[in-house]
Amino acid sequence: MDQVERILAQWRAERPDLDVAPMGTIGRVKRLNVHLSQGMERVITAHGLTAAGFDVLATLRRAGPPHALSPSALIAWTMVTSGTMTNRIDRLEEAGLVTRRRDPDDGRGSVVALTDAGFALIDQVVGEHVANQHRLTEALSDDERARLDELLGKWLASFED
Amino acid sequence: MDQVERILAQWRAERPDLDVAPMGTIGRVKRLNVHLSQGMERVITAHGLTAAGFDVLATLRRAGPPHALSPSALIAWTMVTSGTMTNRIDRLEEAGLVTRRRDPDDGRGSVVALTDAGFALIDQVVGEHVANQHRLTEALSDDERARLDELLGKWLASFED
DNA sequence: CTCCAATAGTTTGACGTCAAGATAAACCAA
DNA sequence: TTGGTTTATCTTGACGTCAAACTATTGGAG
Repeated sequence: MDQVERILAQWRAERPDLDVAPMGTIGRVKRLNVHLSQGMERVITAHGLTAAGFDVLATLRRAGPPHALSPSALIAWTMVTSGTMTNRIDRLEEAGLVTRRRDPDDGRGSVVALTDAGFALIDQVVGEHVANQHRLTEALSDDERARLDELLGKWLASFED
Repeated sequence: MDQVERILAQWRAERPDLDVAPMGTIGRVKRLNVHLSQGMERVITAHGLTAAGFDVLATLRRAGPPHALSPSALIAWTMVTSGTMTNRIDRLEEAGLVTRRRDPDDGRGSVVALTDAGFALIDQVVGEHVANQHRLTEALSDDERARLDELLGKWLASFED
């Protein structure tokens, strides 16, 4: 019995008129997200990165050569606002992990690219990060994880189409 | 195909040495949590509340009479730090939605209780909130939601035991 | 051509959160 | 008792985030 079940039991006692089944599902997603974020944060901060910075570096790394994207593209991948992305890029630039140049084809735009140091760092941290993610999902069998992916994917698609 | 599938495809192309299956599951939880938080926020802010304040009021409400808990208990239910909870209670107290008294039985502790205004507000907002949660889970059938609950519950229990 | 709406990023100000340290009371072993 | 440890809460300072306003550039309608 997880903590969410206790929360639902309280609501059923206090507000039996409400059908709180969806609250249970949503609550589990929320609490799981907190536990997972905390679990991933340790590995990331151990390398002097923040979760926010890691997110951007990883997006550039997996985009493939030349490991460069516009702030707009980074925003679309990472689900943050433009102001947040400006701030993230500022800090990564200060740290020497990315560069920011004007887009030669569009005077409004710019291009954010991994530096050699940024590439080396993210490429190493991602390895540990993935290993850590395996640990964090250990409680589920491969089959269970696959069934979970299918259900989460269907739900997620309802928001991202 | 959700956005996470595209992210995994990029990693598989760039770093075929990594098994990114767990990243997919964790990524879906994270993105779903963002969509759900945004979807719930609108209903909550429409009543002049923040998600943070709602969280505390709801915890007090479902605890049942006399709708009063210590900051420690609120911290345990809501997964935030003590400093965060102090700040949340401060704001709710300013808004006249809760009161804070010293615990007569323990001079270190205190008791946070819903005011009549706080009770009336949360009791109304929760109704709309639950209806909204039904909307947010519409993409899944009852059976799918139940299977999802079982898998999420098992995973969550691995962190909360 | 000339505007003017749309687009790309940045800036600003406020807020929620956290980690770490401070304070005060309670507990407990000697 | 007494002194040290633990517990409960608050304070402080820094950071990440957002919404909204702002600047600069582009692109299309007339």
